[in-house]
Amino acid sequence: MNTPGTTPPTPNYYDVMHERGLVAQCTDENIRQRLSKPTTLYCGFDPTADSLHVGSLVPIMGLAHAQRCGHTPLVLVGGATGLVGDPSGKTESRQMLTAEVIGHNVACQAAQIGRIVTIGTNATDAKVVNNLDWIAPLTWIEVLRDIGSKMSVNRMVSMESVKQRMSGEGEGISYLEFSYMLLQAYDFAHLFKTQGCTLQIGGQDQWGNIVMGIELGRKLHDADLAGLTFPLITKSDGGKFGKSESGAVWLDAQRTPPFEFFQFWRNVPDADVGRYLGYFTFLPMDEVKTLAAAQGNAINQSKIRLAYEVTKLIHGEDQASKARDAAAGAFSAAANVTGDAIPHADLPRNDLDAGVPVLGLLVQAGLAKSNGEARRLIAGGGVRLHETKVTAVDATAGADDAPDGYLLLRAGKKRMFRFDIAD
RNA sequence: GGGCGAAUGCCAGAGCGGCCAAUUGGGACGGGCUGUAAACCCGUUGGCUUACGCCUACGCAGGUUCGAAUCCUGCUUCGCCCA
Repeated sequence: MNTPGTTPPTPNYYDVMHERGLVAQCTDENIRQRLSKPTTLYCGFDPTADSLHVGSLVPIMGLAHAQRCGHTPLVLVGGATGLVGDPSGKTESRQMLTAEVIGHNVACQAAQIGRIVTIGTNATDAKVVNNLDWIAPLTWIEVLRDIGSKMSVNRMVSMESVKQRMSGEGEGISYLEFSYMLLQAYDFAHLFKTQGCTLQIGGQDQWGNIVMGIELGRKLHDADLAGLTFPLITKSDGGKFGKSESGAVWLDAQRTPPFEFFQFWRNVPDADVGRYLGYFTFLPMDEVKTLAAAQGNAINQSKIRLAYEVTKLIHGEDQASKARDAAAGAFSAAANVTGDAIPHADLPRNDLDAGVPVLGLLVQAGLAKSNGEARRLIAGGGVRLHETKVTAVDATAGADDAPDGYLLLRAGKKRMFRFDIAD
């Protein structure tokens, strides 16, 4: 409740992040004080694909919260670093991409981030910067003299990400990858000089790189820089966060349709609902706590809320509602699976009248990758036509199976595909 | 530049002339139990085929052999050690 005529005090960015469990580590003990005045901060994104996935949602939320607290976010797309590859936390080097592909990816990612973070020209609007712009023009000599002379190899070699690659029977590390942290450190120093940026946020795996940047900034520009990292997002069952039945969960509707996106969140383990609500939604924390406290069956309502909120954030309210309604219909006793959000395609009536092998339909629907896999699915009792289990591997679907003008094919409990009968 | 070693299915990692589409573990998928959870139990895990079977696969290219993932030669890539 705000008193009329007064603006509510803007919360401290650090408090917001901390409250939501989004802080893993911070380089500055007095971070709250530092954040008491408008600050320019940045976070880097790897342009390795033309879409971000749910894992990138954490840094995006990190920027969004900053913006809401009156700070100015910079979205750094790694046009240059993407050409190199990050050794951090990986046991082998990443595939190198061409400059054209990266340019395309950068544009796509910026658009996705723009849905959550306001990008523009006002004071707290985010700006997109591409490190290719300042790294590409550098000459070899400049790099060695201005940056190389300030970096200690001993220090670099002692970093955990590098140590891993240099010891044992591992993959080894190429000089190219080794140089990655140099480029990244330079980004921070450069953004300080050109944009007055004094804070870098990033995943926990970027801690070392961030610290490097802070040090380089001090040596190069006598800058007082700081870093803040997010925790690694985990799943309570030990699985990898961000995977669904059909692979990575992307923010792009082409790669991961809103319905599937919604289902991903709908299906998180009970134990993770509270954390995820804090991480991935803007719901006030007292509401998050209430939702997270639900016990037993009631927790499902919280999951639906989580799924709805995140889907709304990424795909908009309209899509979120559709996905929610479709899911409710598809999994309730009075099944209603006619919505657009349910994956579907047309099936010619003539084909159906002639009898269509279920095997082929499974493959066509993408529920199985090959006839063999489809066959195994049926043999394992995992396939249903509407609610009827398909028992024979060579079963066919006929007109009788589509009394209401559509054929619903289910694989397992959660995957389904609807064939609309077309004349 | 020299010496040594390694390359196997989604990953890790066995196999070292026929019994290998390839042990095992993880992951993934499916079933059961449930709440569209977790934990647990069970099953499946190269493609085509109703099936006999056929095809493709153990870094790449050749060779030896009745027969090779397994032996030989060259190539490529990577690792370790020495300079």
